[in-house]
Amino acid sequence: MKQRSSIIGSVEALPHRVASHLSREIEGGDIIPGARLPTESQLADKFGVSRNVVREAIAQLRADGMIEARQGVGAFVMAPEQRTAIRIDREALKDQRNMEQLFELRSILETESATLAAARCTPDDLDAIKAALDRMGGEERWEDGSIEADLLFHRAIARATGNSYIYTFISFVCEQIRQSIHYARLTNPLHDLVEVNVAEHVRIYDALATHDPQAAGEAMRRHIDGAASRVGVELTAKINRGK
Amino acid sequence: MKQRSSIIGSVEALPHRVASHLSREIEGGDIIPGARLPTESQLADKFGVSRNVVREAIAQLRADGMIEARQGVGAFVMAPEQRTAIRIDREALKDQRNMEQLFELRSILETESATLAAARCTPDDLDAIKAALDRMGGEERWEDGSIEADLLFHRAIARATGNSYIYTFISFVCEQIRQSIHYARLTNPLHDLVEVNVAEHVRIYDALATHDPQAAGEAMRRHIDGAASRVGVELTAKINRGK
DNA sequence: CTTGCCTGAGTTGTAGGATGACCCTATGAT
DNA sequence: ATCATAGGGTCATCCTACAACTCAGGCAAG
Repeated sequence: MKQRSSIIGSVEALPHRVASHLSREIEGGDIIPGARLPTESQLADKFGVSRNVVREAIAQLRADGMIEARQGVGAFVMAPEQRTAIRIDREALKDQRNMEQLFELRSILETESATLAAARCTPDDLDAIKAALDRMGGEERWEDGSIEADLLFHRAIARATGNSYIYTFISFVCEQIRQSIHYARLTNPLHDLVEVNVAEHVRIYDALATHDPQAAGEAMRRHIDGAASRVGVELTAKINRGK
Repeated sequence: MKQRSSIIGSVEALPHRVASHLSREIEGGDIIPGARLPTESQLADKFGVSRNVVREAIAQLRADGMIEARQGVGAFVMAPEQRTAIRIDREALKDQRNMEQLFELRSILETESATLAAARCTPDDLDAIKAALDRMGGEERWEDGSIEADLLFHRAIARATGNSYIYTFISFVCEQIRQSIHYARLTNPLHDLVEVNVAEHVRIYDALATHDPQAAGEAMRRHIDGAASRVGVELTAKINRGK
């Protein structure tokens, strides 16, 4: 293949690199919302790639709602508030401050999730939650599998709310946190003492089983806050809690 | 252009249609996680489009983390829980049940948002919130602009929490609801009585200005519940509220 | 038999060019 | 002044060709 000179980094596939580059330009404010992007041909020249690659990059950005393309006119960048998708940048999660914020959001969602689940969960839901709990306390203890079981536990509760959006959002947030921790462990092997506190989970389960919304919410809140501090995140300024 | 026979619907652009079709097949369980997709050529034949279109479709799905492609091997579908993005299908929001769930999620997020904002907001934050409030009560009343001002109001509060994820999630949820209402109004012109209740907003603002977290949270909760019922959504089973 | 290399088929990644569909504007006729 | 039309610019789609990569199977040396 003809060797082309590229102005961007390495490793990742070309469309992804172009998309990231454009994304950064937009996030950084180099291109203001409403403005038109250069034409596909111009971008292809600029990045030293084929127009096909540019189109795939734009396809990704468009899927995020970051860009809207109008045939015969051009591609325009959208205001960040009207994105049709939520994506969390993996890089951003390496920042401890972002982890704090993510845990705070998780605390909010999960607390209410437990509260709703306590009021609405069916016997089947309880079975699923119990199953995850058993996996956690079983032989998979301290293993990687226990983290999976932990995720399963929280997802099962979210499912029991009967609200698919709550389930989606919680799954998403938890997964981001999990991957972030996983990454941190790779770079710093000492980190694998993120033990799962089984007792806390049992307390949550008991509250759910007895259909006690308030107790479930409070147990969950304590659990999330504890989990946060266990990975080095302190949820500060917890007003309005324990009201 | 050569006329090709397509097995899929109409209107939207080809790559988006292909992506939606594949997405539905994956969500529906026709293709289990871990399995390999047909080759790009096969998909191109199947859908009656060029391989290029298939590639753009896959680029979208890959951006969502729904699919992972490995050069020389194939494309594989990922487990739904480890998506790197959240997207809400516009079609799904036409279902009233989904709107209920979305409003329930919004109620949770916004209530806590107001609570946190009351404790953390700076004078600058209050100014921004006040500005949105003024726009609402001003001449833009009953107009489309008042809805924009309403969004501005809620986003300003979310920003005052100092938590960028809370801001992102609330912006996202609000925008989904706004667009859904906008769409409903197009199909049913009688719907434009979604008046903005200024008094409720003032009450929220006052609570924020006096840094009263509990009052802010409660005012916001009432406001969201009221807004929900105004567009025909009843938030049922509101346990754990007013505790 | 085992090991290692090599080759070839299959698949995704990229390039580049051609054409259709669409939007906007300027030009010119009415 | 108004409207129809032509032209150029842009995205949408298609096509073909080739590069890069993976994997499995053949094959020869040990």
